[in-house]
Amino acid sequence: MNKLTDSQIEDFQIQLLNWYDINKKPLPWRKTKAPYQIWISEIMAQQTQVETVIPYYERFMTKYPTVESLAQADDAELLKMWEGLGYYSRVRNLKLAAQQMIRDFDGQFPSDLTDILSLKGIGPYTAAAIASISFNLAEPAIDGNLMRVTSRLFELDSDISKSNARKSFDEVLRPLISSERPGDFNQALMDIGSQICTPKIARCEICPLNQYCQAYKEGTQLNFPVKTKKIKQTEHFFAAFAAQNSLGEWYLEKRPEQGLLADMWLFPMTELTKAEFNQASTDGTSKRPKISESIGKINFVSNYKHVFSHQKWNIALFSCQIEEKFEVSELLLDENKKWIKDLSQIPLAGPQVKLFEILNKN
DNA sequence: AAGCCGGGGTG
DNA sequence: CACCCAGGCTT
Repeated sequence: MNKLTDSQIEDFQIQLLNWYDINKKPLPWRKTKAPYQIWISEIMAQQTQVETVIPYYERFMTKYPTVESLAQADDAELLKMWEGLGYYSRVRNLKLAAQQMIRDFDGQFPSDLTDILSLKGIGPYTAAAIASISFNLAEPAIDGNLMRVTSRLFELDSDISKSNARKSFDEVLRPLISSERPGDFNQALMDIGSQICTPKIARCEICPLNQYCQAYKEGTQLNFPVKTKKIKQTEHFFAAFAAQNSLGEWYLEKRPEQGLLADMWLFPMTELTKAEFNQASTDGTSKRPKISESIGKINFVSNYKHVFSHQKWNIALFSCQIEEKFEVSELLLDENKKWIKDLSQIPLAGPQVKLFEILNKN
């Protein structure tokens, strides 16, 4: 938490703003405080790299220099101006907000925070950014950059993937923000976040705030910000082959000694493409594990989906009752491939337990 | 609270 | 390739 004294807060602001005055990025929208310009730049910069934004901003300002011109813009021309920027609802909302200003605010950009927030496409971050830069309101503009920097400064462990995290960051930043230069304060922290305090590297030696940084002191920079939101899973497709011989033994393979489910046992599986998997689960004509090729008729049983923290396995399960005429010795056997009867003695991979349950039900 | 929306940069 | 974004709207 922020336990800085008043004089420390004052010095914090001085260090930060002095650094900004020397090192700030020379961006076209930093030559003005006009709310219309700041607004357009902030909307463009949402989820978009600044370098990408610059040429779009210049062209947009030439074509739509005022609220009126934007409010009357041709939809197709407007969308064309946004082409390649992504998140195209942003530009639709720009026009709607401009029309709101014509209708509700006498064609002017509103200066009250609540009014700014009422505009289409403007949420808490953008409202605070415009309010602080254009109207000198001491509102912390809390975006991903500020959350990263602030979480490291104070080892603030609020989970930024939760929507209520904003509140705890606001509580820390509000007493800290410069009331004289709130816009520069916000932009300075953003620049530090993009140039110094980046997601995977913290260049603390050159950071003007390092004397105030708790994570720097503790060496925990990369533990912050805390984000629990699940990483997107990668999806995999397999054909699994369940073979049981006349002795009631199952044919299992041991996984590699490193990685996922290391050293655990599983039916032989081959990885399929999504298309092959879909084929397998409709008519059973799948690529199958090598072992299955020479031992007779096999049957498609069912599909099973297993979810790991970061992988999703789609398994098409096939079964085969080994005929007695096939000698066990014909199968490829070694330390990692065995016929096994006593399943209680070997570690079974998680998906394997489920596959046995499926077989028992059928 | 979670899903959705685009594209580019980075390690 | 996986992750990271100068977020906000919809459901």
